[in-house]
Amino acid sequence: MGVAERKIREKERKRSTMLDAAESILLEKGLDHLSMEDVAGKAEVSKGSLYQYFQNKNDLVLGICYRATHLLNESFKEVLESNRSGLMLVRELGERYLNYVKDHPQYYSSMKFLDNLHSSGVGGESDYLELCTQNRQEGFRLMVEAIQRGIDDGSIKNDFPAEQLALLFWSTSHGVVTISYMHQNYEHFKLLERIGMQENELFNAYMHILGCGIAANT
Amino acid sequence: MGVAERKIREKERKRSTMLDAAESILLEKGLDHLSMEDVAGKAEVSKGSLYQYFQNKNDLVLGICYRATHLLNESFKEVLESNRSGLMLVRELGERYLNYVKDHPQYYSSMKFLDNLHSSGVGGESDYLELCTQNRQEGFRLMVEAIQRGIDDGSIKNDFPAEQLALLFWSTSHGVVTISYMHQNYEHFKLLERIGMQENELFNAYMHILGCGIAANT
DNA sequence: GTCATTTATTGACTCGCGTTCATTTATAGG
DNA sequence: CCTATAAATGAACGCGAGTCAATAAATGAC
Repeated sequence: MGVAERKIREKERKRSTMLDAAESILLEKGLDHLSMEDVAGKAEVSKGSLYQYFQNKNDLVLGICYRATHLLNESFKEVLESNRSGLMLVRELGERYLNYVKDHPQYYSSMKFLDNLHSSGVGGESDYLELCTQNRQEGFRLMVEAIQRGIDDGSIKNDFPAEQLALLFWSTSHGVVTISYMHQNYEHFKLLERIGMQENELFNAYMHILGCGIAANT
Repeated sequence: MGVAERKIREKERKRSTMLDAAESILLEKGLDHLSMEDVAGKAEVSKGSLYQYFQNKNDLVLGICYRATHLLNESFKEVLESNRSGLMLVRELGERYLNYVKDHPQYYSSMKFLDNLHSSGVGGESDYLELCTQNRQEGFRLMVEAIQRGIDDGSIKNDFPAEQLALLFWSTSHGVVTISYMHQNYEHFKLLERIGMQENELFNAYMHILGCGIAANT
């Protein structure tokens, strides 16, 4: 009988509705002003119902983060389907990351939330935590793969193992993307304006410098 | 009469005591578990008294952040007193930044707090906000100066204006430092271990790559 | 269709914490 | 001393996360 399965599907659908609501509030109000009551209201359920689908507020936000990391990984996978040089793939990954943050600021802030969680012992019990971490690891693996391909095809020099270069690329692009995010979403952050720099200039300069550092001399 | 001045000194001393208390709690419990009651307790005053010296919790944390940014700037200024090549100064700034985060994680988390504040409209009224922002701008200027010196003395190539390179250096080192911070302070963040990388290796690789990108060809 | 049982939903309640304020206490000047 | 001003206090408030006993809905047996 398909009753049990239908129930599971139904439950998943409701959970998804709640995540949609949470996402839209995250987008318009930001993490600080995301309240469970607002989410319940927007999802047209009671506050108590939320807690049937999510263990707590962290779990809810990590539910969004799960979507976020998954989407980013899908985008990265698309890049790796191309057969361009590894160096070009790396550049494309960076570009995707930047655009991703621009297009989905609510996803980016949920990922920041994940980063901050690892501190306070644990995230106060959330099943999504492990899933998010796995997704992040997969994202990292995709970066490693791009770089490894670059080393193999000779477009990236092999001064460092692929994993180390990937971590470096991860860290630095994280920093650049953060600045870019602040520029776009924080009213009072006008550093780029002050030095008369366009946003894509920042990215291009980053890629230029990085390129000088990792590209094989041809 | 020196009564008025003594009162001002006295007030500043108390404020400082409260900040000390807040700092130590921030260090041992982290931002999430920093409560005004705890701070009041540790500073041996009532909760209400805190609000005579700080406008609200944000203001208190930004008070710490003011110390944090000031200390970092002092460290940077020390570097600039040397007359080594600009490129070496930049490297030294990066190293200082990294060690700073290692030695004063509570300061670093207060700076993260400042970064996150700029979102929610404003930081909910805090006189320290402006001061912190000014300090950050001064820190940036110090980076610009190091790079400009490098361009002038020929150790850094002049593909980009100093401000743009500084922003790039700022962003990327921010990213690297963040990873480093997570590695040290977050129990479950074991990315470095997983790929068998030492922390100083990450920094050295960063500087190597960056060096290739910005050093003048000699 | 009816009923018993399991499952889902609800909103009033608790609780912690940031913030306020009327009251009390300390200090300064005359 | 006495009055006026400033500082300190902790009870009280509001808001939002999380809980739970009561209620409603769905399911399966007959």
